[in-house]
Amino acid sequence: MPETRIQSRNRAAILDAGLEVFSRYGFRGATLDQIAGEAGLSKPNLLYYFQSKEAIHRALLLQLMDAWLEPLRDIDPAGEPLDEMLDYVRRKLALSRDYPRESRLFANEILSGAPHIDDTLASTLRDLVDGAAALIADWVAEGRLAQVDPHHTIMSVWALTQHYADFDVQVRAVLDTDDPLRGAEAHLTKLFDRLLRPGA
Amino acid sequence: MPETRIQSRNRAAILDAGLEVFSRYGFRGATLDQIAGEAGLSKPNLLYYFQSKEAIHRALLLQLMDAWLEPLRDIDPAGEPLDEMLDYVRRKLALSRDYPRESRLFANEILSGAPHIDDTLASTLRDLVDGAAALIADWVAEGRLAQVDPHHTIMSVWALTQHYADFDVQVRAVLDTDDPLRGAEAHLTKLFDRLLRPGA
DNA sequence: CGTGCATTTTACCGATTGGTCAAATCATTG
DNA sequence: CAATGATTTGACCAATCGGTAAAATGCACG
Repeated sequence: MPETRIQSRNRAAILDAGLEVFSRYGFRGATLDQIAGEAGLSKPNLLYYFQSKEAIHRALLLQLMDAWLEPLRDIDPAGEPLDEMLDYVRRKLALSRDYPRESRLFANEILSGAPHIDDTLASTLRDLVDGAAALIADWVAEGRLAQVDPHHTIMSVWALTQHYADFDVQVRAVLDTDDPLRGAEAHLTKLFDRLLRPGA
Repeated sequence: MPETRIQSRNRAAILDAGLEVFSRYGFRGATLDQIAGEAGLSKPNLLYYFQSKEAIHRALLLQLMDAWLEPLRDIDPAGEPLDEMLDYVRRKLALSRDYPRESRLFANEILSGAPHIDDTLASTLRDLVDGAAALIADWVAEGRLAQVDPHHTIMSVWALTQHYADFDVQVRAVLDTDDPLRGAEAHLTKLFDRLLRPGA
């Protein structure tokens, strides 16, 4: 039995509402009533589509992790190292701009100790990062990137790009512009260019 | 009436327990029972020392903001620009190392939209940042620092240093070392040196 | 139109939430 | 030791939590 139009519409509404609420208050701080209200459904109706509060949260985390790691996968080993790295930074920043709620959802999960994605974190993510780190290490060894610690460099990209989504309130309070992400791209490009550009 | 020994001991225990719980689950996700249990007190006894859940949270945020902005205040306008900036980075990183719970508490507050510190964020913090940014702008104009956006540079320091505290779980999952902060200091020093060191 | 299934609602459950109150206990000082 | 104020406890409250059951409603299709 395929999914009916009404099913897919309501499921989507619930996931969107869940994303809104979970990303602001974390798993424990979010309530089903809040999510139901946001989705325009009654609470029992929510639970007709998802078995539990955790099921909604799990579905959100699952669809998140994939999209979140994609920019890392898209680094081309055959490309020009510096360009590849700067493109990676820009792709990651674009994610923060276009999916700030997903970014906050992830941040909340990590802040609370990542109780729902421990295994994924230790396996999938770890493998992907190690792969990218090895690639960077090669580029460094070949003198096509400046000397850096690959793992810390990758984490710097995450930290800097996610910051603009997760700390949006603070960023706006400090920056006094309605589009903080514009200046961010120029700044981060410059930062990573100077960090990674191989010496003459 | 001065504070008795038993009062200061219990208040301290409550604040410590509150810090532990609030920093993990945010304001809404934390419960008084959890905090009471962590503090080794009964819930009514908690409320004998603090009027409400919010009062505990407010006390924590208050004592946090001051310590948190101190490194920024300690930048010496008369010092050598690059050294001052790198020292600032190291001081901020030290805060993340020594007070990870405070860092997470702050992160949780910002993630949920900073409902409890909006005014402070818009005034105190803003003024301090603007002051430091002006100083950096001067140094850049004098050619004693490389060309950077001062505001974004300050936020980069925050993003990178806080990341090691707030995303500790992820950092450890990716790095596979029991002391991630050691490598972090070397990496961040290098990163900001290359970003800020004035060209020849 | 009516039958059968998908959907939604109403009413409710026990557990937990933040918080109160009065009684009991403790500690200090005269 | 007595007494007085500081501290702690147990019993309790209304509201809200995640979740359930069953009845009511909507909808598609013969």
